[in-house]
Amino acid sequence: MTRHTGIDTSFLEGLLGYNARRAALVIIEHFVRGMAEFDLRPVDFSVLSVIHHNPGVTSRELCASLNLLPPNLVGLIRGLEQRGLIERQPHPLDRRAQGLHATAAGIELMQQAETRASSIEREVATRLSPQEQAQLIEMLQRIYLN
Amino acid sequence: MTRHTGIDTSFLEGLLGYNARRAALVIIEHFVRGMAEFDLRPVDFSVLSVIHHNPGVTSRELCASLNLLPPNLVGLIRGLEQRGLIERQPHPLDRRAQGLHATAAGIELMQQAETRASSIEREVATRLSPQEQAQLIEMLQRIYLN
DNA sequence: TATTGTTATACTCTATAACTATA
DNA sequence: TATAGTTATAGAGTATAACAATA
Repeated sequence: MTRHTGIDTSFLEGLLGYNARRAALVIIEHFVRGMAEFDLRPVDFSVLSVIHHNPGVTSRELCASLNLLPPNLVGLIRGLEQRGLIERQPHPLDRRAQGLHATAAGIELMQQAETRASSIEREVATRLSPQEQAQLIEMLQRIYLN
Repeated sequence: MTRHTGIDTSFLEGLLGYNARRAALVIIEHFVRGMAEFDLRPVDFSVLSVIHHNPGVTSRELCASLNLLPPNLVGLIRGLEQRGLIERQPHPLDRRAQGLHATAAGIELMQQAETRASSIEREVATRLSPQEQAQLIEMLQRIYLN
């Protein structure tokens, strides 16, 4: 429980926020390294995954479901489009909006990237059984969902 | 499980990294609001808490135990010192280093702030029993400790 | 009036290189 | 030669205000 440095951080180690942040940073670090070959940051992966599984999704819907701000999505979307991974199509009902669709190349990339993501998860959670991992995710969702 | 937006994020919701980050952000948001009255950001709280519980700790030791970079700690330490919450004293063994100590005011503030931190934790984890909360923290530590 | 996507911009957080004084 | 603390600065991430086109 105590650190190898000899410094007592026991109060912080009792706080959910401290532990959640430390764990998230370690996991994300692994994720970044593992996704480097696909040139996808975590946020790129998340956005592309949601587009992949929700053809025609709009920017606003992406922002709402991933907790992003519209101005910060503009450059990201443009980048994915320029790489030929997604396309913008006119929205069938709302001429202000644009439906986002993964291209064939985008779908191909995401199939590989999602497989890679799953293997990264297994590597980073080697000290958790599959049951514990599922339980951990469920408890985290009880914190942030609603 | 599915979101109220009608957007399918089920793949992301199966990833530990995604859930850990979303939960950490929600917890930290609560923490920031709750600590505003003490004018302490999460990183200020962490640093002050470690100094409080480890009188004479050095900047390097703070960096190692909290995973911070030395240049980013300089302004923070100076700020806490200018607010009269900590003092720098010559290190007894190493004249390059400085021992950091909480002042009476710093100790007083931290007693209140740590009490407040604990109550914020209870608010943010209302949907987890104390047992679940302890189990969650233990599992998170199995990910980031080593 | 409100909303979608956008631009411009500011602010914060994090990271790197290099210096000084001591070890 | 290496380490503690520091400076300066660059880069990434996150935030707000305001606009044109459309609802």
